[in-house]
Amino acid sequence: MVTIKDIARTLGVSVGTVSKALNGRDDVGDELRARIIDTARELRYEPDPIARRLVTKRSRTLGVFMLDRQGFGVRRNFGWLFLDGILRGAAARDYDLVLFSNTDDTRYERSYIDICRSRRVDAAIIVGLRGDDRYLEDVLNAPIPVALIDTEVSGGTATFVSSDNKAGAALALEHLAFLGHEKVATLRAPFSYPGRLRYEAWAEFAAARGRYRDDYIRDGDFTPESGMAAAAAFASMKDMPTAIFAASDLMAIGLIRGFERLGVRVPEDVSIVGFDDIPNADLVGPALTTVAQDTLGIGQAALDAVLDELDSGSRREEILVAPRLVVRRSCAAPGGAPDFLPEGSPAASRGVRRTP
Amino acid sequence: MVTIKDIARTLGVSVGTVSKALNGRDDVGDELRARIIDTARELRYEPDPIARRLVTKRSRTLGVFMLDRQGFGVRRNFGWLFLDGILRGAAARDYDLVLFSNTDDTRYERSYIDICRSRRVDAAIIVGLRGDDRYLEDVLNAPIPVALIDTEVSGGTATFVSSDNKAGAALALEHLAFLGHEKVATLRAPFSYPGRLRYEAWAEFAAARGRYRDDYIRDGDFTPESGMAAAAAFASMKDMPTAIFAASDLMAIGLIRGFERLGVRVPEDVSIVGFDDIPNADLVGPALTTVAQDTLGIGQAALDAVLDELDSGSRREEILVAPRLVVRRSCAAPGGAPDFLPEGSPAASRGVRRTP
DNA sequence: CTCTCTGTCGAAAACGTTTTCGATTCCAGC
DNA sequence: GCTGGAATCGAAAACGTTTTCGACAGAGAG
Repeated sequence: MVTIKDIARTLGVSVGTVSKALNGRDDVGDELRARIIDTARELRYEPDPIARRLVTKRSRTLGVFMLDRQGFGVRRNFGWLFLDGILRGAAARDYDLVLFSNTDDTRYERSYIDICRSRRVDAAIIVGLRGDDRYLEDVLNAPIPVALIDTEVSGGTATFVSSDNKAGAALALEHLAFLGHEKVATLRAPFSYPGRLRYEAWAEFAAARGRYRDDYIRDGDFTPESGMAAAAAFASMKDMPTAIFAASDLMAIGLIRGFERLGVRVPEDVSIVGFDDIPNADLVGPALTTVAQDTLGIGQAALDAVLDELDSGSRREEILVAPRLVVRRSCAAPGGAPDFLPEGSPAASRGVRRTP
Repeated sequence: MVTIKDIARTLGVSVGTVSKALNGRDDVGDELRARIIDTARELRYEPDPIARRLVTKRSRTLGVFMLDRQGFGVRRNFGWLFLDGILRGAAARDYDLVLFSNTDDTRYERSYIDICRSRRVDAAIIVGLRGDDRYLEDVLNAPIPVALIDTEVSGGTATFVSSDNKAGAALALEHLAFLGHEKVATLRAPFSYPGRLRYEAWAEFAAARGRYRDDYIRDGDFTPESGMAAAAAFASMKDMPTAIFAASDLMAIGLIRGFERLGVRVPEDVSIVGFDDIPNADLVGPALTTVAQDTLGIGQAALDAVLDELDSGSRREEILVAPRLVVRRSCAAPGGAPDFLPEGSPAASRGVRRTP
């Protein structure tokens, strides 16, 4: 390992000067600086990040916590996809990422912030923090910049980044309206914060059109099973809706499976639109039309938030990133052909994407 | 931040003694050691990992590279699952994980091993390395322990860890045989190494039963589209197989979608079994029966491999971890009811798992 | 010519550990 | 009483940087 001393020795200068030259300080002569840079390159010198951290007290690393909600967020959902966005952002700004997870109990007898402290990370991004987490207090009062992704809590000094749930739901509802649906129901998940927002969008949309009906509301818990149950409930109605907006893909797929079992066809008899765009949502029965969370954008936004706070000290309360409607095959005009998709959909102007 | 000096000062001893006491050296008195440990706890002292690394030259961190094969491994959310296993193993052995990805081009103008060197990580785990990677040479001659996951290359000093593909395929084929299938075809992916192994298992199985037929072999490329094409080809045969073993879930789902379009029912008319157990494979049309890769086990095995090599210097060429058959609804007895699953399946004795 | 200022460089401390080596004490054994 | 060794502790170097401060030269101003 070639150190700064080696290049100091070969040039007959002091290590301090080498350090200053390499770091672009202005108190070193142009000619000498050039020679230092040359031999540094020649010797294939790379500064030791460890030694640098020891003196600068900044580690240029940030901790990422992937919190496992008993397999809910991580295994089938897209928790990992956020990581992709974080990763790209970190690479672009030359930060390192150290990864933690709370699946192992022995290690997480300590608060996440405590772990950050002991690992000397500059900032933290936590994905999947729940409102009843036992370390919630610590997180909200953290002495370092913290960004929260895919979480249901609010308040405190952390910055929250999530999809713009109401705008996303509006995208889906506008698409259904454009297809000609008047009787659109919702399968909501009112126990969660994003679930409530998505429902509110539905309620406002329905009310604005004079189409609000209490019996077009069913409650689920984000599981496919609750979707199947809701399908049975909807199918037994005398005035069945022609379209259903589900608060999550998992429930939307549950609806599809439920209707399938009951012999009602999707999308011929009823259109279904989900929310999330979980992995392989394009492969389930009729490929799912859904509003896709911009997981990459969310991850990058979270990273930028903590790093900006680190640099400038300016903290942002909340960051909403726009989702995108991706139309596939689970929605059609009421009674129309499944492939019908008129040009000029209002959703199209906002970045609709069509995939096979 | 309370340092080792604080402890030394409050106790009136030297820092060296404190360090030795805390690290369990034997040249410090029992009574003094007890007092040191007490005040360390009292002062909430935590050793600074940065300073420690500087002197010990071991960072207790390892680099993980998630290589993106243009969205193939990563976006479908398979690669990330390995990370979960790696994470748990690292937590158990008190190592930190720094994460890299090659999605950002600017950062990866350098070899992965070069990055490890500059980041001073002790070992590396690379998931998704391709045989035509431009840094392949560097990886195979790396001066640090390296484990390769989900890769198609071999040779060199790295240790390869993957599913036992032949055993897994055998699991699926035995299950089909037990259900009563005599005419089982395969949709293979011969361009990839695991694909070839899975095919070989089919060929051996078929040959052993005198059921080998060239026209029961179709080739795909791991995409759902190739599965749909194969479905059309199989459906047009005069002597159509009653079961198909697909070399991947994506192709298996493609088969299902293709048959669905042609009006042949799964599993009533043809049984289909896949390989991988990708996320949400239980939600596609008929829930997919498949052989599940033990992603957790693979990740942990990779981690143990590099860490053991670090500790003892003993390297392992290859590690095969056993997959598991998970039976759902895409397989049935030929002409039988979809829910038929006889007791005492031979696969059951090897850890078959049944999920709704 | 002297004084001050600017530009350029080196010396040294500092960051928080670990580890080596030597010093000191104490006690057993002769 | 002296020697030898074991037990216990401290001093100091070392790891590879960054940063502060002072030294020195030269130049420009008075």
